Amino acid sequence: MALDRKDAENAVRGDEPSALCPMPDIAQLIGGKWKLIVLQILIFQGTKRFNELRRLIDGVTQTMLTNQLRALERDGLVSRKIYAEVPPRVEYTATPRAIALTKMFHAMHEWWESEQS
Amino acid sequence: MALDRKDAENAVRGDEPSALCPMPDIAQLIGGKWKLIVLQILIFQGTKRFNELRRLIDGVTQTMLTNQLRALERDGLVSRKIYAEVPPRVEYTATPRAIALTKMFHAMHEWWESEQS
DNA sequence: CTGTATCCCCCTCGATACTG
DNA sequence: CAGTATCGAGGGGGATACAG
Repeated sequence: MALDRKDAENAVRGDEPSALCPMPDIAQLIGGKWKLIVLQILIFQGTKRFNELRRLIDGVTQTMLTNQLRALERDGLVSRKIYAEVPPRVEYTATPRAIALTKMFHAMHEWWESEQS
Repeated sequence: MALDRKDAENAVRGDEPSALCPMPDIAQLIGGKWKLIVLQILIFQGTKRFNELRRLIDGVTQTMLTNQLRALERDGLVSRKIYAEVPPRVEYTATPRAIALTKMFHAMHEWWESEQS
């Protein structure tokens, strides 16, 4: 969480065969406390409004949900669409970049399920 | 990181089709700053000694490496074998439970690679 | 070589109040 | 409804010294 780019690239030395990627960089993208939950919802349940997300995610505060959504937006994982209405409406959607994480979520899910046995 | 079991189970309400698992629980297991890096190495490069890991992981301190290894051991993701020698030798190995994470690492890796284009 | 024991900083996260 | 601003606590993580 506190490593910069350079550290990240050196974090695992060598060019071994498979699955070696800079974890600190990945943590930067999806390592926040609520990011994976938000992505999970937007990927598998589709577009949601701000308060919908707030209700779906137990325990999250307005501040943190905003923070995490802003970070995800900056990193191109979530897109934000504002409707000029009264009352205001803002919708959040998983970008293709985020949807590409689907396999990872499934792998994670399978792992988790297999553990519960 | 600070959510207990109950929070985790309620974090995502509903029983939607796929890939919904309690992220806080997972974060508890593999969410430490160095855990994914350690697991990556032990899974894909096999058993390592303490100082081998220390050298392979750039920037990690003795204290933190010990902490993360202890946590991984408690959670059954890493096994620790001590050889009664002088000088002492301790080897760390990924358990089957950790090896089951291989698919997730690959998915993560593929995602990362596809992003670099 | 492989750890433990302290001390402490910083950064994340949470609570609260206020706004368009 | 969907935010922003501010303040503060807590704990994960780092540095250092010491030990078996």
